[in-house]
Amino acid sequence: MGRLTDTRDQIMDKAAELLMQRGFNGFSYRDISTHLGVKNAAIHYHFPSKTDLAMALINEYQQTLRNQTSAFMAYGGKATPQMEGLFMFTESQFCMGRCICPFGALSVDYDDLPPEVRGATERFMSDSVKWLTRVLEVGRDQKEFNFQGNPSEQAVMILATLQGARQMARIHGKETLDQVFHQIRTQLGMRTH
Amino acid sequence: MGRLTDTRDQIMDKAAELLMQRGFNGFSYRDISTHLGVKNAAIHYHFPSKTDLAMALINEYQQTLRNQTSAFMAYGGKATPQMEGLFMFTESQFCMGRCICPFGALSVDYDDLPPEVRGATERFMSDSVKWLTRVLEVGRDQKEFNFQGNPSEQAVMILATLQGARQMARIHGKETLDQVFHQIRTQLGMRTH
DNA sequence: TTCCTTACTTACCTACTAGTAAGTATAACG
DNA sequence: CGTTATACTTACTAGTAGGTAAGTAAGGAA
Repeated sequence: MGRLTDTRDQIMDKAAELLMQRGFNGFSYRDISTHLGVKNAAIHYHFPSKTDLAMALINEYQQTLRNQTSAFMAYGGKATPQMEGLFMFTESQFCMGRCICPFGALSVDYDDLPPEVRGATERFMSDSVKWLTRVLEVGRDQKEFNFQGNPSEQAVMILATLQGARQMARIHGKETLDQVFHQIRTQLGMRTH
Repeated sequence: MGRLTDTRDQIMDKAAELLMQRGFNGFSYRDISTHLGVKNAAIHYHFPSKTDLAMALINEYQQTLRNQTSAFMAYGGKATPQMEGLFMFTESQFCMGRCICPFGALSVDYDDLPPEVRGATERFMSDSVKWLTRVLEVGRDQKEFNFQGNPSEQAVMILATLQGARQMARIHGKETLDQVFHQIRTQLGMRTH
């Protein structure tokens, strides 16, 4: 037998990929089980219901976000690498299987999502907005950015833009993503080299 | 018997609503038929496959877009009402059942959409970008708008932003939408009264 | 009056969905 | 050595998905 969490991790990896590629209603336990070469019930062993799977995925995203941003949130630092990191992350996710934002995918099915999943989604979004707001505030204070309006509104807008852009890029290709990055940089007064 | 297209129209209305509320994989023929009080096969009579239904919906959107924008595209005019019209349309759609952009919904399921539907989606998006690019060009020329960068990149960005914002508004409420409208107006140098 | 078209219904099909109950091989624990 | 927990498999369920074939009631045209 493999280590404690080997299969479980593989399930989550594949589920994350499928969520981003086909949406929450667009994949089934069978898609995962056939890919891993196990039976359907093996998935149910690790994640009794699809809700449990969704919760595990969202919690993992939340953890990743915290790990990636905690240093900046605690001690501050240069804002530009934070922003460029977001662009790079977005781009790499898209290039790896034309993946859209998992929360974009979840928002489509939002109305028939169980309440706990909605709550977790809401919390993730709040954290994202808080982080980006801070990045924008710090960046403006340090003269790295130069934009008009409220940092928190600007943060909401940028996150919405990236979520939409990843979806549009599926239809119109990666250029869409590059155009949007370029335009955000322009609007923030970042060097576009 | 009703008129030629009465049931057909009702099917398309309900399908459009369901597409925007639950995504393309999130509703079934049964959802439509029970709502209309007809049998499942009646839907198949009008739209043999779900692909046919999707095509009909997209073609309808395309037609509506053309009707709404043809005058401006042909003769020009004030850009501000065009922009505000887009905001109002977005808002009214959201308020009517927390509807997200149908093309956002379709983009999630894009990978298992039949080629003809993908083509139609692509064409709709292109038309939207062309229209908004023109609005931005005209608006800048007429000093209604004042923004940096390329009008077509800015158009892509605004459409991506609105698509993302409609989805985020589902999770974080209508304020998200208002914040994004306000921020777009700010960035375009529009009067925010 | 007969025939054809329109707009359905009834009855069915296969495939797939999430989910469950019971059994089994393996490894670790005491 | 026996017990217990882990990590599954086998075999199943009820419900739903999109889709089809055949029948039918009503209206219009010849």
